[in-house]
Order: sequence, then C-alpha cells, then structure tokens
Amino acid sequence: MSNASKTVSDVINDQFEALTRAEKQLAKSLLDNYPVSGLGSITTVAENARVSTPTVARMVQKLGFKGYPDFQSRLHQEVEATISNPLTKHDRWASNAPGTHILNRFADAIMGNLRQTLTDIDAATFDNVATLLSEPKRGLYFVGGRITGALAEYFFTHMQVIRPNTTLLSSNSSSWPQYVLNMNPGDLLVIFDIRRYEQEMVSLAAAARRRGAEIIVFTDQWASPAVKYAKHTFRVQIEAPSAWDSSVVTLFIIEALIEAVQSSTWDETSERMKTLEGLFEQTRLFRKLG
Amino acid sequence: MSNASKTVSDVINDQFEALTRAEKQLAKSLLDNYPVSGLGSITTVAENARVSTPTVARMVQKLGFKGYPDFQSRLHQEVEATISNPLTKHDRWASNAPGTHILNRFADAIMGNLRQTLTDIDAATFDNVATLLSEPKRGLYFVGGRITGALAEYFFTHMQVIRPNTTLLSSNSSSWPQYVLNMNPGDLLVIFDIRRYEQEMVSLAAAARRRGAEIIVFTDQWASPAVKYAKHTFRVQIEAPSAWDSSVVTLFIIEALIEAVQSSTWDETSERMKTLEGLFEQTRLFRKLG
DNA sequence: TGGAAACTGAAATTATTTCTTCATTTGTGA
DNA sequence: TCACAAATGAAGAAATAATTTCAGTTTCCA
Repeated sequence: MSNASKTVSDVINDQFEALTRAEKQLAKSLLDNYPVSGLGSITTVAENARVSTPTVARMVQKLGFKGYPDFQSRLHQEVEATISNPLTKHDRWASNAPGTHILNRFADAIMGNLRQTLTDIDAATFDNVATLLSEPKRGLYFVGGRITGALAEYFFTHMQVIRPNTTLLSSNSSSWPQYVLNMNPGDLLVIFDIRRYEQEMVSLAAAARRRGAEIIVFTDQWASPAVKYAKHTFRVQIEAPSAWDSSVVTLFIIEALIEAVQSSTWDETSERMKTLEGLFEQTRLFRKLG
Repeated sequence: MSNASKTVSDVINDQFEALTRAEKQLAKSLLDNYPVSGLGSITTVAENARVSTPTVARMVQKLGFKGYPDFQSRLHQEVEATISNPLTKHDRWASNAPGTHILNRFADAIMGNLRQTLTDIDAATFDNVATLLSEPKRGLYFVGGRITGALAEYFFTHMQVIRPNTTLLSSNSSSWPQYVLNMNPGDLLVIFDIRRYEQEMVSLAAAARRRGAEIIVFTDQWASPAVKYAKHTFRVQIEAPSAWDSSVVTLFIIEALIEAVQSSTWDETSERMKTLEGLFEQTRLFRKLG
C-alpha cells in the first residue's frame, strides 16, 4: 500500500483522521518542525509529544511501517533528500562566511512572509474574491499608491485580457472623483494600500462604498484605514531586511487570483485571448507594411 | 575546549591530523554527505565507513563528545538548524486550505522557481549589477513589455528615490528612439523581456549598445534574444500552474537589488529620502490650505 | 632485527531502546 | 446507569545499541 513516492508526512496526513486522540497529538508533534522532530529515539519522540512509547510504536505500525526503526530510516532518507538540495548546501556554505549574502537574507525573509501570509489567509476569502472578480457584469476598478501603483497595474493588465469592463485608476488622486461618478452598485474596487497609508485612499473607499461598490483591500499586517469599508481584505506580510517593504507576497496573491479567475472563466477567456493575438498580429502587419 | 559555536564538522576538521588511519577513514565518511551520514546508529555509521564500532566510539570521545549519543544529538541540532531554515521548508503552506487549492499549488511552484533561480544565479553578477546601479554618474533607463512594464515601473519608482538620473521608458515603443538619442556611453539600460519576446526589445538593445550603454536583461530560462547585447543577464524561473507566467521571482530579485544599492549608498540616499518626505509634506499642506 | 607503543576489531559486557502484554481508564450506545 | 469496546500507558521482555576489554597486528625506533 505505502506508495514509495509518498513522504512520511504525506502518510501521516492521509491517515490523520483514522488516528486516535493520543495518536493525533503525536502526529501533530511530528508534523510540527517536521522532519527533525522525528529524529530522536522513540522515547524522546514520545516525551516531546507527551504520549507513551507504546503509542508511538503502535502508530508507526498503523501507518504501515515495520516498526520505529523502519519509520526513522525513512525520515533519514527524507532529511538527506532535503539537505542535499543544492540551495540548502549553498546556504550552509554562505552561512559560514561572515555576513550572509543579501540574496540569502532576502530569500529567508520572503519565505517567512509567504508562510505567515498563507497561514493567516482565509481560503474562503480568496475563493469569494475570485468569484467576484470573475463576474463580468461587475465593473472592475484598480487603484494603487505611489509604490503599489505598479502592482495595481500588473493586476489590471492581466484582468483586462481575461474580462471586459476593467479600469485602472490613474495614480493621480485628483482624477478619482470622475471614476467614482461612473461606478454602479455591485462594481468592484480593488485598492492597494500599504504602510504610510495614503489619506486619499480612505476617502476614495468611502466614496465608492456610498456609490454601492464592493471594496477589496490589499494591505499589510497593520491594515490600512480603508479596510473599514472593505468587503474582503488581504493582509500580507511585507517586512524585508531592507529600508523598503516587500511586495513579493502581494504579487504572489495577485497571480494566484489571476489564475483562479482565469480558470473559472476559461471558455470566454480563451476566446478573448485568441482575439487579442489576432489584434497583435494585425498591429505588427501594419508596421511592416507601413 | 569545544567552543559551543563550532559545528561537528569543524571539530572533525580541526583534529583531523591527530586522528589515526581508521579514524581518518571514518572522519572522511562522516564529512562526505555531512551531516546525514552521521544520522544512523553507531553500527550503521561504522559499517558505512568500513571500520569497527569501537573505532567510532573511541573517535567521538577523542573529539570531545561524551559518547556516541552526545555526538549524535549535536548532529541532530545541526540538521535542525539547516532544515528549519525557512527556505527548506516546503510543506504545509496554507494549513487551512486543501493541498490542491490553487494557493498551495502556486506556493509550491513559486518556491521551486525561487530555489532554482537562486541556485542558478551568480552572486558575482548580482553584486556587479548592484555596483553599476549605484554609480550616480551613469544614467539609468528602465523598459518593460506589456506585462513586465509594471515590473520596470516598480524598479524605476524605487531607484528614482535612491539616486538621480533615472528614467522610465514609455511602454510605447515608438518613443524609444528619443530616449536612445539621449543615452551616453556608460549609461545603463535595464530591460525586462519575458517569453513572447518583443521584437522591438532587441532593436532597442542593439541601438542602445551602439550608443555605448551597458545593458542588463531580466528574462526567463529560455532567454530573450536581447541577451546577446547584455553585459549582465538574470535568468529567472517563471513557470507557474497558470496560463500566465509568474513574475514573483523577478520581483524578488528587483527588491534584493534595490536593497543592495540602497545600503551601499545609504548616506546620500537617506538625505534624498528626507528631502522627499519634506516635499510630500509640502504637497499635503498645499492641499489643505488651497 | 627486536621490542615497546599504538592501533584495531572480535567478543563480551553494559546500557538503552523498542516492542509486547495487560490492567486501568475513557468513551459510547442501550 | 451499565456493559462493552476502544484507547492508553506502566511495566517488563526482547532486541539492539554503545561501551569496554583484550588479544592480535602494525608501526616505529634503537
């Protein structure tokens, strides 16, 4: 039964529901700080999980291993596979050198941010936002601040291909009232507002809300004041070993949303993309002929 | 004696010359594929190194450990330190979402891209580019395509704060010749060109090169044709479980570069940022008074 | 070349780990 | 509330690991 390609953690997860209370407690302990927490003796593992050694022995057999030593040697193989990954090696070398390279430090921070953000994020929120974004009747507006404007533009550029009725607000706040004027109830306004929150964003959110628009806010863990008008909020971890905040994780969520919307509306979208290809082709021809 | 910060491998290396023949043989076996090779029982380790168990027991004591279990628990700690590095953790993303949720699949893909990119990337290239970018005499130009334009803009917005003499090329290629006209030898042109490579990019790169500009290209693993004019190239992994390519890792490198440049020119940059703050403040005042 | 010192691993001993048994506890449905 | 099944851990048995002893071997120097 035990597929050779499955990791120990896969096996634990697969059978988790079939485990008893004490075993679940043990399983959690093993998955927490996996796979290192399974490296010690059966006694140590049992103590760490606050269960008895027989519980450990029984569970590993229940999971399909011949016994604790068998279970542990599998873990050793996984540790080996993880550690002999070139990047890990690179990292170990670099950490010997004084002052780790900025690339490594940045990678560490980003990974931490991504992990934390994904832990915090509510899958239901994500799915709801994806659904809202994929309804073509709703007008779709994007707006960002000085730094986040590029993110708004990135999101906009993709959504513009996927669906009609999509608008990017100029980063110049004096022109915003005109956009609000055209919003209808049920339209969506996607706001990016990160740290040094921009005062005008709150006013914009309030005005759009009064027009009946639904508001989605991308902000940081401290939350822009605009969230009080928001139907859905994404709080993203943005800290990096830098004088600037990081937008990497925000971009990650944007791309995931793009894909979620795209795949839920694939029929129409693929048509649109074909048409768009044709238009590009024509443009090129114009140039050559002209 | 044994400095707490010394790794087991350090200890072995330090005392290597004082070891006997069989012990050296064992030491080599341990260092080869370190630290995983020391994970098993004393018997296993002895067998792998083709020495007897007493040799192992004697050597670990000679190295200053209380015994084999002591030696091994030290190794476990090191494995833990290596593995619990955020970069190597790739399981359990959004714990509340099912494993097949787009967020989790995306996270896996991005992680893979980041690892691969970091493995491929040359730290020297990175440092050289950071140095080039931080020389204020060089004019700095950014250009991107339809999708990557937002990345160019993001990079530009930050660099514009950090240093003077920075320009973002319009995404409309018909205006590019005018920019090239103003380029001087030694100026830098940062090009983003990812898949569906845009023909005009190559022409732009060639023209800029003829004017004596140095060219830096951000592209994907298949490489834009513009790289043949490039002084430095970043090849980024861009594949995602999506109809679209992912820009997350590209943004990661951009942010790391921003930080590298910023920290190397902190004195001037901090002055500039203070001045900028003052300007923002004035703008706000204007509005209130006006 | 002889002999002492150092090295090595087989084997015995000791310590620890792993597994099994079984009594107690916990939970569940009649 | 009771009876039964399932779960759990204490305790001991079995297995394995770690250490020590010791005798054979090698090395090195006079």
